[in-house]
Parts: sequence; structure tokens; C-alpha cells
Amino acid sequence: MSEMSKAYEPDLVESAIFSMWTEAGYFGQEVAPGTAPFTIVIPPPNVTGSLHMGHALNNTIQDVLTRRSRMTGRPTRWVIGTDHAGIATQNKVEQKLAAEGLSRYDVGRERFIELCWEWRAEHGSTIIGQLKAMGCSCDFTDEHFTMDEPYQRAVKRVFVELFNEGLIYRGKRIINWCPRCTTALSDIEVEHEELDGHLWHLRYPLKESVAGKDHVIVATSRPETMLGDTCVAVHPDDDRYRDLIGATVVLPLLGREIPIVADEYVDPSFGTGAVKVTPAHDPNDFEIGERHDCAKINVLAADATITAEGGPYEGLDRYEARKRVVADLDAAGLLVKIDDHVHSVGHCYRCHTVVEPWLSDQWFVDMKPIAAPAIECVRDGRVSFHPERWSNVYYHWMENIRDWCVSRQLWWGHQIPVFYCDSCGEMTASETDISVCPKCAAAVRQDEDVLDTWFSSALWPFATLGWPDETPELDYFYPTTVLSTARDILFLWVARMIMQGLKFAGDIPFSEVIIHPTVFNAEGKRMSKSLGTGVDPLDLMKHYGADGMRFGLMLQTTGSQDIKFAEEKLASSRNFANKIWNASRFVLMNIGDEYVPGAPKAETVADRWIFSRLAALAETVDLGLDADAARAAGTEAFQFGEVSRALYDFFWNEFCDWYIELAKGRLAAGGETALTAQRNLVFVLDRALRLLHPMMPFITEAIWQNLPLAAEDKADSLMIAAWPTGLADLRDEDAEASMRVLQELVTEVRAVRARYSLPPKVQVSLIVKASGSDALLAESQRHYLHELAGVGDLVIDGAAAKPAHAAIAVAGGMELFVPLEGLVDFEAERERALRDLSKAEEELGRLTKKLSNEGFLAKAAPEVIEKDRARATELAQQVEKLTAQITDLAR
RNA sequence: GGGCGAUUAACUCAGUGGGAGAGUGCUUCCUUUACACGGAAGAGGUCGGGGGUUCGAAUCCCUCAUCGCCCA
Repeated sequence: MSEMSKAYEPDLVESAIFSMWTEAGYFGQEVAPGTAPFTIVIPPPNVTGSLHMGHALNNTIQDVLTRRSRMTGRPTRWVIGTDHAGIATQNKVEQKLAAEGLSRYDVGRERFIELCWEWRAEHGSTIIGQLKAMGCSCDFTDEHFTMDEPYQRAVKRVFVELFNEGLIYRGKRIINWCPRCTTALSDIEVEHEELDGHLWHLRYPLKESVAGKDHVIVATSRPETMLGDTCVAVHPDDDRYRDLIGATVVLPLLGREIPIVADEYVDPSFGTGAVKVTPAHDPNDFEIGERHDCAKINVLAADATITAEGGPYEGLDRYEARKRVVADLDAAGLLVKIDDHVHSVGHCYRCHTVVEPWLSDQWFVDMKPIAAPAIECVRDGRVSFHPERWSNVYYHWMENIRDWCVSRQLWWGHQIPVFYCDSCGEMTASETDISVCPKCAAAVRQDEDVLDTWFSSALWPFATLGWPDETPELDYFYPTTVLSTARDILFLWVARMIMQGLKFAGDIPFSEVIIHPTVFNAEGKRMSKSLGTGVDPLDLMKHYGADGMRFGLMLQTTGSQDIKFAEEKLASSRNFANKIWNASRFVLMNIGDEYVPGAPKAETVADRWIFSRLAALAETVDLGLDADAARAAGTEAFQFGEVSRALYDFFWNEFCDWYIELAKGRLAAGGETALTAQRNLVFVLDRALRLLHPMMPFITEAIWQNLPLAAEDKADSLMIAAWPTGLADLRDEDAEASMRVLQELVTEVRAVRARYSLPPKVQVSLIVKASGSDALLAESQRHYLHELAGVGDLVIDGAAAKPAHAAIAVAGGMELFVPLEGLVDFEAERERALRDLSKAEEELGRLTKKLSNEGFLAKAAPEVIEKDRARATELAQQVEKLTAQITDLAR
């Protein structure tokens, strides 16, 4: 494999490898009875969308889990598809029409829906292609869409069953209205934002004076709504207004006579303590209006202009109307004052237009009965959130759940399957389209609204598996295993999937819910394509490779709820990929054509050490990626940051920095020695590539294809090769301890070399003053010191004396002398030794104090005390030796 | 108003009861046939403030401050 390029070039390998996987058909998964499957359904990306950083992170997480599971041999399926995204898609098509000077009304509903399908056919697979570029191993052979015909049947079935059970109802309520999208929104589709506004104090004259008062002053943040006022409310216990209750106010500008009512809702400390009540334009006012039987006058049209109810203001936009109303009140002397006021304003989550609370006929789902079992399945542990704290957020929302407005005034979506008979007034919900009334046989018309997109995507975990049909896929793959998503759709989606899954598929939709961190930009602000504050994952992949981007994201995925995106992590991941590439290149270059694959053999301390470290790595990776393993061990599951760091540290700091360096001499020795070294290198590299594969699928596959493996380790592709197991027996504490001593010895000698700027080729002599086990250990590492620290002559002697001109160091309990005739700067050596001495003395002092503390000795764990004693003994030796050396240098 | 999260090296972050860590950046040296997307050696931190629990606190508890998110 000497033809491997000197640096890893992702673009040369990624697409070829992805094609290879696709052609081999590794992504699909058939029903395999008898074995428990691992299933993930992708949170369906919006069909109008393109990949953003949230997707990149979330889909890396899902792919890591999917790939690992597949390698363990478990039947694994990652279900893929997109969401029809009612508002977003409709917006896209309307924009296209607008470019031709048309509106949807010009083309009509039927044609408009055709155009939506055309748009989807043309643009709807953008994000699927981007997932492929990332290396996602979804089952692309089985793509779903929330408007597919079978999916439509599922949606109708759910609606009709809920309707027939009385859990769906139609009513005139205050809902959130987006005047730009001209549709209702549910409560959680509204984003609240604190904005600087004003509080206008308005004088409302009384029809007749009461107790010497001829007016009441109300305070409002939305003066234009006064056109729809139908009463004024005060608190019943408010002494300021008690005598006005029951009086009549003449509404300014319109002259309507409205009553003053007493209502507990009013907060006497806010504003003037008297509030204008507009039942058609505020949910709280609606409640007050209901209690006092006030009229509900709708002064806003669907496009947020004033209706005929607004008299002279008819046709004005809501903000223009505000200006005019305020100006007219001022002119009439009825504007008392204007205070600054910060208030919370709702915005449409799709287009960010300010929404209007608006009275209209809508469909609602009665959530409380459905919510109860969904709360229970989290309480009893059938569904777990990761991190666990999100379950509290879930409980809080579910326990205070409100009815869900599911009708949308759109054309693109699942049209509500309710049919009205204008003849007898019957309302029929039907899964199949009907044209005549089942009661009176007159013609019926279907409700014109469509359902909230989230209503249909809540069915995703079972509708994608064939529900309502009883398919083998549904039986086998449901409930799914893991759902990974961002926290902002916990309510929009996760909670509703749990509710619908329990109600209609008869079981939880998934057992593990991963709420991953939100990716913010480097300034900690939300990324936004429109504001240009986003980072494009496709650009990142160009710079760092798909693996570099994936690994860089995994490094940043910790338990924290936010990620301030650090591009440096991607750069270091790209470098890591290059390191993997070159280490592998080294291994492959050092394997001759005559190499015979064979079992690894722990021949040296280094072998035992790297095998032990590999075993430790495998354990960390398993605990971090396998929820069942983590649960059994009592550790937190889904530790992507920890797993990626462990992989990085093992491969770079242990395998490359030490093991490969230590192997070089053995490779050069030839014969059996070299063969064993080769087999061990191949073994460790192979297992490391397997462990790395879920996070870095492309580079690991590219290298692994070239590894000369024994038959039992071979496979057509790394993505279906066996996940490493049974490594735990390779743990070896003795080897790890020996290696630590070696590393310290080498580091100390290198430090001497650095201090005197000795060129790499110049060998140094080393005298190690050590006896007993220390001496044996040093002796056994003779050739390592030669290879790693450039040590030529090595003397190990318990009675060695320091030569006159020597650099000095202390490693563990050993004293080191490096004779450097004519080179040694005695003063520099002394200064350094003094520095080391003061550090050692300081630490020793702290330990001595600790070890003479009665409380510590009585209460601390024995192994902690033992460890501290051992450390104190070592430090005492160091202090002694450094002191002697300093004295010596002073002579 | 209620809840959650964050505050550790210049920057981005790990570490969640017993010797303060990583990546990037910085300093010095090195182009030695795996890798300069590299190697070696270094410098750099009263772990946001205060109080408490404990033999022992970055870690647990209380409190304050600052920032962010969610809910009302």
C-alpha cells in the first residue's frame, strides 16, 4: 500500500465509498424474526429544507448509533423521509406564483396542490442528498413522506377515531393567527419575544357621572383594539372603582355604550387598575367577556386590516390603525399619557410575523385524556430522556397541557376529513371521501382546512412502518429504540409522538429520547440563514471532510444544552483524520508482500500495554454509545463527547506517540520479531478502526479495505464487520504501570536533550541510579530508551556517582545523569533543579499534613490513604535526590 | 413570576468528593522516509463572589452576581 497519498484527501474517497455501500445494499434491513431490532426513525426534515448545523449534529448522532448497532450484528434500521411542511411548502409555491404575478386563488386549490407536488418532486430531495454526503446510513431504499397515500390513510384514521371518541371538536375560540401565512397556529408554534412598547393611558368618558366621576382611565399596550372593546373591567375589591361597577362608558371614537364590570382577573396594581376588554382579540379578555356575557366584536380581518366593525378605520392595516386611533384620541383630549412598556409579543415560528390573538372557528384536540398515559410511560421508565433532566420539562408541559388547535387555513396538507351537510346540518368524519350525507342523502361539502403538519408527523414512528395496516414491519420494528432531536421540538413533536403512539400503535414509540445540544454560532447566537449568521455544513465538509465535520461535532457534544460552535474542533478533527491516515500508511508500508496474517501476541510490555489500553477504549466506547450497557453499569448513556475524546486520545497519544514508535525497532529487526510486531500493529489498528467507524465512516472504511486480515476478521465492508467484543481480558494493570515509568524516563531524557538543543541524531549516555525493581524495570526498557530518547550507552547502577559534567533529572524513584562534557550549564541546571525541588516540597508538605490528620486517617478510604502514602514516599525520595544534586552542582 | 442550564488556562470546552485536564493559540527547538493537517520540550489557572457540610470541595448544599433557554 505504498501508493497511499501522503495526506488524507476526503473528496477522493467519500463518494466512491458511499456508492460502494449503496450498491452492496448495506443500508436496508429486512424483518428478522427472533432477534431484537435496533430502530431509529429520523425526525423528518422539512421537505423545503436544506442541511443546517442542527441537522448535521442530529444526524451524526443517529448515524453513530446506527452504525455501531449494525456492527454488533443486531438487525438495524434507520427510517428516512421528509415532512410535507404545510406552511413552508405553501410559501415556496406561492413565491413561485408571485413571480408570475399570480396568487394561489388565481390557480385554484386543485392546481395549487399539483404545483406543490411538482415542487416537491423537483426540490424535495435536497436534504436527502446532503445526508448521503454526510455518510448517513439511513435505509434510503425505503423513503417516506408525510403526504404519501398510505400516510394519508393513517392521518385520516387517527382523525376519525379521535373525532368519533369525542376527543376532537370544533369551536369558536381565540387562536393565534398569522396574518402573513393567513392561518391559525397552535400555542407552541408562537415564539414570544420581549419588545419595547408603550402603555397608552386612555380616558373613557362615562355616560352619566357617578359619585362625581365622569370618566375612567384605562391602560393598554394595543390601543387599536379599543375599536372592539365591549366592556371595561376592574377588580371587585378595588376601592378606587367600586362605585363605578355597573356604570356605562361611552367608547370614544365609535360611541358604543359598554358596561364597567367587576372581575377577579384584573390586577389592580397594573396600569390604572381598569382594563379595556376586547373579547375577540385577547384570550384573557375572551374569558372575561364569557363571564360577563359581553359581545365579541371582531375588528380585524384575516390580513390584519380593520373590518367594517372599526367604522371609519375600516381597511387600515393594524399598525396604521394604531397611529390613527392614538392621534384621534389625542385630538379629542382623551389621551392621558404614554409610558414606556416592555411586553411579550408573539411571532409566527415560520415567518416571524407578529401574530394576532383572533376569534375564529377551529378544530381542537382534547389533550388531557391522551396525555395521562404518556406521562405515565416516562414516570415508570419505559421511555427515558437523555439527559434525564428533560423529563421534568416534559412533565411540566404535559401536566399543564392545553387543547391543541389542529386546523390550518392552508391548501397544502391533509384536508380535514369532515363533511358537512347544509341540508340537515349533519357533520360526518369519514376515512373515505363521501359525497352524500349519510343521514339525509343530500350533497355534502368537505371542510376546507387542513391539519397541522405536526398532527401528521406525530404518527411518524408507526405510520412509516405501515400503520394502520398490520404489517410485519410494524410488528417487528415498533416500538423503535432511539429518537434523537433538538429541544425546541420536545413539545411540538416528541410529546405528541408518545401520545399518539400509545393511543394508536398500542405502545410507546421509542424507549430512549436523546435531546441533543443546540448549535449556536461562535458568538453564542442562534444561527440563521436569513441573517447570514449560520455556518453551512456543506462548506464545512468541503474544508474538513465529512468525517472531520462529524468528529468535530461529536467532540463538542457534551451534556451541555448549548454548543457554541468551535470550528477549531473541526480543524483538529481533520488533522486527526490525517493522523489516522498516516499511522495506517506506516503500518501498511511496513508489511511486506510475504506477510502472513495471524493472531496478535503480547510479547513485550508495550504489547501488553497497548492491548490493555485498547480494551479500556472499547469499554469507554460501549458505555458511551450503548444505553443498555450504560444502564447496567450505572453510568450516563450517550456520551458522544467523551467517546470521541477517548478515541482521539487512544489513537494519537497512545497508539501513534508511543506504540508505533516502540514498534519501529522491532520492525527493523526482521524475522519473527518483525512478524509479531506487524501482526500486533494490524490487530490494534483493525480494532481501533472498527471503534472509530461509527464516527468517521469514510476514512476508516478506506483504510480498512487495505488491511491484510485473517479470514475470521474479514468482511466485505467495515460497516458490516464485527464490532470489537471480548477485549476486557486484555486489561493489564502491571503493563500500564511499567509503561508509565518508561514514559517518565523517556520524557526526562528528552527534556535534557531539549535543554541543551541536542540534535536528534546525537546519542547521549545515560546513567540511571536505581536498584531493585526499579533497576530491573529500567533494564527491561533499555532498547526503548535507545529508540525513543536517543540513549546510546546506558548504565544502570544503584551505586552510580554523578559524573562531573552531567545534566540531572529524577524519574519516579530513579536518579538520572546525562554526561555532557563541556556542554552543561551548571547554573541553568541548578535553577531548574531548584524549581523542581520547590514543587516537590510543596506537594510533599501538603501530603504530609494530610497524612498526619487524624480525621483523614480515620475516615478516608484505605486505598486513598495508601495512594497518598506511596506518593509521599516517592516525593520524599525526589526531594532527597534533588537536594543532593543541588548541593553537588554548587561545588 | 416559575423552572432549567452555564460561569474552569488567551479562546472553545472536558472533569461532578481525594494529585487542576484537552483542543486551538503562544514560546523554544526539529524538515529524523508514517504524518509540518507533523515531532520534542515548555509557559500559562486564587475552577464567577461569599457562606456552609466534610478529615478533604472545581465537584455536594445555601446565597449573590452575570449570561442564556423554556414556561406563564
